[in-house]
Amino acid sequence: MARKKVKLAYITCHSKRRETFKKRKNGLIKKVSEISTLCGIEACAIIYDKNNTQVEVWPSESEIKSVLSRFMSFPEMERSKKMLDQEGFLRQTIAKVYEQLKKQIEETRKKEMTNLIGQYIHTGEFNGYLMSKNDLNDFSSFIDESLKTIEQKMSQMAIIGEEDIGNGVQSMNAIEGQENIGHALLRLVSGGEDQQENMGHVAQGLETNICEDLQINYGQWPMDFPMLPFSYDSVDPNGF
Amino acid sequence: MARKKVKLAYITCHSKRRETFKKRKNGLIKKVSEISTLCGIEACAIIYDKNNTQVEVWPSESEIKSVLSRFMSFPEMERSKKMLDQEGFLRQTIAKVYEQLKKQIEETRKKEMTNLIGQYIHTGEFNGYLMSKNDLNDFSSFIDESLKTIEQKMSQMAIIGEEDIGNGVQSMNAIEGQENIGHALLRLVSGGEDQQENMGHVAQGLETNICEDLQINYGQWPMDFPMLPFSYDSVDPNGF
DNA sequence: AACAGCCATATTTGGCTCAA
DNA sequence: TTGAGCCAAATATGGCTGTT
Repeated sequence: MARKKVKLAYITCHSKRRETFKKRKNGLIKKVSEISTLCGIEACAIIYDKNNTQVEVWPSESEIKSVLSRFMSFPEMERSKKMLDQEGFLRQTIAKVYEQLKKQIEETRKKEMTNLIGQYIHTGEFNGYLMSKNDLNDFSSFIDESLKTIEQKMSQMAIIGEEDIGNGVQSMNAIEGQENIGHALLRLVSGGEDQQENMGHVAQGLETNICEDLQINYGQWPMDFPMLPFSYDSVDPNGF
Repeated sequence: MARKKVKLAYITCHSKRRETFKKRKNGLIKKVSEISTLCGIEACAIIYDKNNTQVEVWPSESEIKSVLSRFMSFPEMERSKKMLDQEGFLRQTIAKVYEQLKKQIEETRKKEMTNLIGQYIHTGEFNGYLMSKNDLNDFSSFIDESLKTIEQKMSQMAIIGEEDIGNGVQSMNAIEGQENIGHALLRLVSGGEDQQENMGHVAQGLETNICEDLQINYGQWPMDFPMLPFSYDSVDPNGF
């Protein structure tokens, strides 16, 4: 994996496949020996070459046999319970991608909101009528967070003091502008204690268009893909 | 392996060992699945946890069994011939390190020779009396090579022509200086056809001090460590 | 403790070149 | 064609932090 990002698919070109195989095989064996040493565990690797005429193993054959016999002697149930089989692996992958998707959507959402603020600054128009109840709700939270950040920055600047007023004033202006807008919108959108309730009535008149792009599948798991059917001890984000 | 370079040894701290184990286990499984996909081969991984109560495998148990049975069905001889066992692994490592050592020594040697030339330029003294027959022999080859380089550069410069005589002359001087010295030494050291023979008599009077630092083990393989006892198809430098 | 995530650094490894 | 070796991009993963 260098120069070009590798596509996880069968390498068609014979020579490249060969090359990759050799490099990765060695890397793999190294990794196996490392985890074995570092963690004081038994492990083995068995790798066939393309023609299935050779097989490479690590560490020694006798070691392998020992590892294997232990594995085979596990009660069937025990084994399958702890096993990370291909199906589980696939599910993990799906879950992973789904998580990324969610994150991406969230990201898009934030950018969208920033745009809204920018538009407001420029045109004085608040396009809230494009948003649903939930959108407005999230927007409110977003602004709350922005406000916190702004306040932090302001107090920092206050600490810095009067010395570099030149620069200070300039940035302060920009930030104050945002702050004012933030407050204005905040007042428009939220303002009570019970957010759910509050949102309900504040957004009432505005809720017409639902921002479909941002709603598709957001927060939903496809029902025909049950999430992580087994209870793995070691499912983790690195798991590809 | 990040922040700190990892020492390839059993991790004492329980929690860290655990952490490392999990991360690496996942990385390992990912690698196995990748090589399997990319190269269209069968491979499996079997990893025990520290307590040896669990075992994690990839891909599925049935796949593993298939891979294993194939492995076990190989004739014993075939297997061991193709196997990269722990001992072979170790030997590889040793051979590798030894190669590096040799290279390093060669490097030192060249630097030393360059120094000799530099000394001659400054003091007019040739410290050849510090060198053994072999040293002088190598020195001769070194100078031959240097001469070739110099001649190349000179003809290049000749091609470049009269335009930038300023720079040309400057570098030419330096190089010509070296060349002259090179020739002088060359005449001193070599000069006939049969190098071995020739070396013998030319160095005769000078051979007093053997440059031990540069001779230790140079070009010798420790006899109690037979080199690569098996004929592997895939021994390669990445092999850890 | 176990675990998710981040981040900076350590390692791995495609792609290329030179040499055998 | 194979193999060694270099190099920079792609990954892997210690060590930390925050959460549950």
